[in-house]
Amino acid sequence: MTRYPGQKHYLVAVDCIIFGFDGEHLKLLLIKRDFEPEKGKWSLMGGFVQPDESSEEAAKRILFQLTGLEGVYLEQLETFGRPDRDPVERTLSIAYFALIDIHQYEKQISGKYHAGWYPIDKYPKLIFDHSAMVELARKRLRYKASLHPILFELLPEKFTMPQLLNMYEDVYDAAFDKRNFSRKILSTDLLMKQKDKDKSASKKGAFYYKLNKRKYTANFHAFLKFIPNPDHLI
Amino acid sequence: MTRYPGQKHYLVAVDCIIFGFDGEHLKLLLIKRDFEPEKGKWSLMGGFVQPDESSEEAAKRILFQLTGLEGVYLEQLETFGRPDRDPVERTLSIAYFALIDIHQYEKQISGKYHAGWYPIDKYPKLIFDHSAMVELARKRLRYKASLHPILFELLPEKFTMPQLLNMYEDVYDAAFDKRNFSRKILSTDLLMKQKDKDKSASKKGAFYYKLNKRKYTANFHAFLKFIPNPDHLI
DNA sequence: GAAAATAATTGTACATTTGACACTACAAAA
DNA sequence: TTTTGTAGTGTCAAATGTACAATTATTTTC
Repeated sequence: MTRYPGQKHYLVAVDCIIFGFDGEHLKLLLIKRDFEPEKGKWSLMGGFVQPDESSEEAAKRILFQLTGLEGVYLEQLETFGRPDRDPVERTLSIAYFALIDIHQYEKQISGKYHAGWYPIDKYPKLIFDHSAMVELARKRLRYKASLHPILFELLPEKFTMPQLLNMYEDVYDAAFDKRNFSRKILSTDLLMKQKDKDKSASKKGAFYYKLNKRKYTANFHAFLKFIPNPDHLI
Repeated sequence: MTRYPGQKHYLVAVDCIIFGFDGEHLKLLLIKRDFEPEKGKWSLMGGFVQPDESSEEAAKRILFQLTGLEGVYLEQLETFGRPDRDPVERTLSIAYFALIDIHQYEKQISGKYHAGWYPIDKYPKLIFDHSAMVELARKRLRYKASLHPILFELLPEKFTMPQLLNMYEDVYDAAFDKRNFSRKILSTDLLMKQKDKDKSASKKGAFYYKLNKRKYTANFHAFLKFIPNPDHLI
């Protein structure tokens, strides 16, 4: 039988950067690590890749463990492989980032991990190189979202134009002209205007929109040049 | 001492998708695998991550082994982690792609690996999931190159406008209007016109250009919206 | 020195996209 | 019915992108 003699074996983990949007701010889902080392410290949700699963399956499993959600937007970010990143023994971590509808998450019960949502620009110190993962994920989110309509993944099924604007403004930490913004958004033809309104935020109420899933899938790659000043991408 | 009990360990490899441009076509550097399994079959250049090195260092080492080149453009592509991707035992592979000046490579001697350059759309069957890696790298290259001036990494220090046009046309498998092309390229202010000409391709000769490295570094992220019709990115 | 071949420049008309900007519409509450 | 707070539009000028052609420049070769 063939072998690869003399090669070292390592642990391989998956860590998930989970983004949510609460209507005000872009947030990050963190947990309190429940094993040593660094037990009790804030951390990304992660776990080891099991023998029978791919790394993507591992990420989905871990995401489901924490949030109870399936079928969410998930993308491989990058593999972190510095030899000393885990003090216990060499562990490479494949980082994934996920975009979830925070309100769906809230329906789930998961006290087990003592999870908490933190604003993306004000989260606690994290273990190991998890902060580097978060910062990279944040850049990638901006990059990707300036080219593709992925931010819709953060919203509930029905959302309003002001909510959408808020979200983009928070993600890019910039102000957009609401007239130009809505013109651009609507020109993509990705949204379907609903008959009912959200009146929780104003007297007049704002019309709900739904995403046209078919067109979303079909035009995912044709959303380019969406954000006015793409210096955010750096 | 803290441990992670009961977790499986795996081999971790690095595979390099090495792109070159010979003045005519975008090419891929492949080797003949010199160990079992699949010995003698075509493969990407790869190797196992050693205990003292990060995955990026491993990729650089492997690149150097094959090409003798250092300081080349190198970017992590994605980690391939299907449980059965290597028939011998579970091995995760972190794929990197590199852009090199093919002429610099040719100066190196490296008969050891029986390496060969193949056109990107006509390369032999590769072992394992290496073909999937190549196809992903190709997509990524187009994507990235439509937003950032990375294709200059494929050219020698001095190059001409027709060469540049050739390269873009081959990478995107599309024809570009040379007038609009050169206008756009020059408007980026990334090129420095030289006094001498390349007369190998025509009687009149074409002026050489050099990349302004300072501006290249400074404006790397501001090259956006370069390619006319970004449907190639899919 | 004329012909041939390609490089390089300049132009231009048109459609499209962008960005700056200010007012009206609506519905509830007072 | 007036007030209040937010939602929702319209216009214009400038910049950009694109599809075209014609001309000039340079050098080798015939």
